[in-house]
Amino acid sequence: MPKRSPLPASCMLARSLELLGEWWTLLIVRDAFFGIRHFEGFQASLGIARNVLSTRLAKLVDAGILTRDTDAEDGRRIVYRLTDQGRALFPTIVALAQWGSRWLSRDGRLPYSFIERESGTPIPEVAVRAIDGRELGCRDIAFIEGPGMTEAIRRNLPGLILHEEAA
Amino acid sequence: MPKRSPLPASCMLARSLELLGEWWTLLIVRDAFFGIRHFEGFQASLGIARNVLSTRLAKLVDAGILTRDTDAEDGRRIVYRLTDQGRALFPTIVALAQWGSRWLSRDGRLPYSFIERESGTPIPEVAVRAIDGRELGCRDIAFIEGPGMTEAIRRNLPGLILHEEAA
DNA sequence: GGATATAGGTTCCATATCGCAACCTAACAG
DNA sequence: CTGTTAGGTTGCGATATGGAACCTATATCC
Repeated sequence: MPKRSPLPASCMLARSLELLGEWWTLLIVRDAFFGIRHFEGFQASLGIARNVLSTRLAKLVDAGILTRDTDAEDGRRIVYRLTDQGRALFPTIVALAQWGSRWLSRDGRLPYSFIERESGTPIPEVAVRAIDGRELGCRDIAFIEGPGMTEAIRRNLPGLILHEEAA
Repeated sequence: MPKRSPLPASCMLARSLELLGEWWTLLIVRDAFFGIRHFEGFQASLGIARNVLSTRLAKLVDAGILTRDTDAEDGRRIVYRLTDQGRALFPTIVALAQWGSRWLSRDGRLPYSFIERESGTPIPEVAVRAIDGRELGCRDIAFIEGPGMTEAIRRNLPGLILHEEAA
């Protein structure tokens, strides 16, 4: 993301994207899920410029998505680890990756796909579901105002219902 | 995303982000879910610069996420609509919004939350699940190579298992 | 202990992208 | 046929990126 957008906190999606929507950021988190822990590891895996990687890692640490510790066995090395908050991004990342493999594979030949480790069975696509497991579409959900609702936010919402078919 | 990254198609997440990771793009898709259909609508809702909105919409149309038609009743108006491919981003967007409300609300006072429209019951957080509905963590899944796997991609993957705890 | 290598950054510069405001064109309205 | 509206495009200054060089603190080697 280029510069600070003028969307303060109107939408929780906007708030998330303010942090994660910057180029490279989610890829760094993905690498952390892959088990990458060190600066040079991220750098080599992504080919990212070092100064940008530096600022991204600092922001992720600052936001509480990664921790930053010096390796006890080698004082030069810094160890970056996912926090619970970072691990909570797992569904988001899988959803994005699944969307990409479903819709962006040019010839339909996927490089890899997700399976359950124990059984080897494929993982179904991530979906929005009700408590009983029914899959929900965008027409099936609505908003309710919470205690943090403000007039500014309400003005930004076209309506409190997701109406994909509305005029 | 600033400039073209040197990640060709190594990861399906990277491919998705090449399209959606640009600043504003996912917010435009969100607005489309809200029912916004016209240029001025997006512009007013997001406060985005007109030239940027113009390029974003063109890219989304080009990628097959939105359609672009002239309004039959008013030849000036252009109608942008989500395609199936665009609607398939629903879980991603909800997952990101839920993550934001769970981890980024400063004082815990949410402006709004998702409920099921019919019953009014709250929507559980989006999760990665096995076929039988069990929730899966990053330790529970693995990759298998598909027909599109190449040596270049394999080199980029630290391993074919998501090993969050690995050294 | 001194030289060298390594990990993790920081600094500097050329370029690409964004925000903003002004301008432009095609279709409608009166 | 003059004015307005929708949907852009064009220039311009501010900002973030990519790339390479440089810097510092810790290990490692002899």
